[in-house]
Amino acid sequence: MTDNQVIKLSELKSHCQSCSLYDLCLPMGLKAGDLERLDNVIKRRQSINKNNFLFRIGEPLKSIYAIRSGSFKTYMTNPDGTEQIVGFSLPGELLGMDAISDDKHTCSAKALETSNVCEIPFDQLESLSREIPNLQHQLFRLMSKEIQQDQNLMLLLAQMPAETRLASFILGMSERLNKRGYAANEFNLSMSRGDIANLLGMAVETISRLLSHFQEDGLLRVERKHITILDLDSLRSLATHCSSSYSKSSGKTQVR
Amino acid sequence: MTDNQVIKLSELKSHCQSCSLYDLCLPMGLKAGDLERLDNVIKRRQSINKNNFLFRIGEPLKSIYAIRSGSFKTYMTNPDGTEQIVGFSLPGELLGMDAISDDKHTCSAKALETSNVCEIPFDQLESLSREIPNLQHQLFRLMSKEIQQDQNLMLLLAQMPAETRLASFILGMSERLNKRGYAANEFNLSMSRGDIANLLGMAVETISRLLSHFQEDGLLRVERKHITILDLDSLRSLATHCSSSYSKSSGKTQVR
DNA sequence: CGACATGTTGAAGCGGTTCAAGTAGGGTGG
DNA sequence: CCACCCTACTTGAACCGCTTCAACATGTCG
Repeated sequence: MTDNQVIKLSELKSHCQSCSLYDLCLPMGLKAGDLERLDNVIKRRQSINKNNFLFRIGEPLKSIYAIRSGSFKTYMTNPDGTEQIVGFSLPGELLGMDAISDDKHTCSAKALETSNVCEIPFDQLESLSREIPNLQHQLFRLMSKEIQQDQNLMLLLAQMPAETRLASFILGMSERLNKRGYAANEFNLSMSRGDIANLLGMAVETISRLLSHFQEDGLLRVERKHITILDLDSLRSLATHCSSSYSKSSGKTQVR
Repeated sequence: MTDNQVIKLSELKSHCQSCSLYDLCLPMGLKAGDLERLDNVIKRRQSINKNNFLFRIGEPLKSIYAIRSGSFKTYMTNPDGTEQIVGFSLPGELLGMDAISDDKHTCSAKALETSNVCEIPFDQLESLSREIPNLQHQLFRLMSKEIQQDQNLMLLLAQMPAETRLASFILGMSERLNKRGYAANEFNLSMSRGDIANLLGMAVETISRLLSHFQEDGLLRVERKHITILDLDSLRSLATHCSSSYSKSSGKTQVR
């Protein structure tokens, strides 16, 4: 190891070896030597400003991106120009894996806030992962995880009522943020109501109304983008939606 | 090559080297030698009867399965016991990749008809794909393809009206079956109306009604599970749904 | 041939959208 | 630093696409 070497903090922080996302991201489970090899392949750490693109739909696959900080939305565009968000991405997650199949991106990735990413040229990642079994396995795992996430969203979209979708979304964000060192019961959403609505297949108005209801019923405190979870259990039973008979008569959200 | 060798047809057919799905499935792009190595890893060719499981949700990941013939539905089960189908799988497609992330299956795979699969132990596939670059790449591609498919379905579920979903589903099946050597304009659906409805997030009744409408309007001929596409262009414009103003006043499906 | 699953068709009800109007932030330029 | 504007968000009311419920038809399989 090169512990005795003098390096600047900023530089230190930009290496996998010292990245706080180590156990969420691609390097998980790699030995020191392998970690360094991966680190050497990472082309550059770039900063992306809000509303700028990491990649656009149709562009050729060049690199896979690991998010260091910030967040992104990925969305497809359908023929009439409207967008469909297929996911929000947080630090430690990989972006661009949709493009491997056809060698070009099938969705666009836009920064929701100023963000930092690690760019990993895909061909180098591929050949390196042939030499490092754990890296290959981790890559498979992360792709598999994305399939799982997408399928969970499909379940929500196909058969859950609006409340369940939103409750589930909030819980999901809470858990993901918590894994990244944030408080589980209090956090900021980086995406707009419109983006949430789009992801969940609902109208913005419905999101707005439901957040108000959740607040009236003491499940959440909502201050613009800042969410505080007040009643985790009730939120969970809403998200589960075990065909619970559920009363809305009073205009209030009540779980039996 | 071993052309002059005498082998039984049944045996011949059960090897990758002579499989008609060669260019859809995992072996795509492999050289003869590598193909044989892959073939040697494939544990056994098993037959699965209708309604039997290839794997169940929660089971540990043992193998990935390549479909040789027949078809499957994969579905998740949510807390209240109802199922959510996340996809139908056809010959040449891989099943079980959802399980890599957590080492256990997150959905179940049930045969829609008597089917044959090739079982590939995942650990062997992983180590082999480290030695054969093209195999590794193909595996990445197939996983990426699944992500794409899931995201396309998410788009349908999140913002498309019922007609568009069904039209899109039928066109999708047509294309996929066509790639596998069937006629594009005439085919059998192996899944029930209920399964289609479940996948597309609709009620069975809606599927039934729409198929009737499509038939009345001369887009399709529908005889139980047998579908004949009569007006491909109209079906496509329904599937595209470019926010077309679309008249339903007469109870008939008409595209302007 | 009978029984049960699967599919079809009609009519009523509702969840969520759409339309409309108004409020509140947040950034910009004077 | 405040006035302004524009976008994001909220709230209300009418409407509608799809679901639900119900009844019936058709296949299929023991």
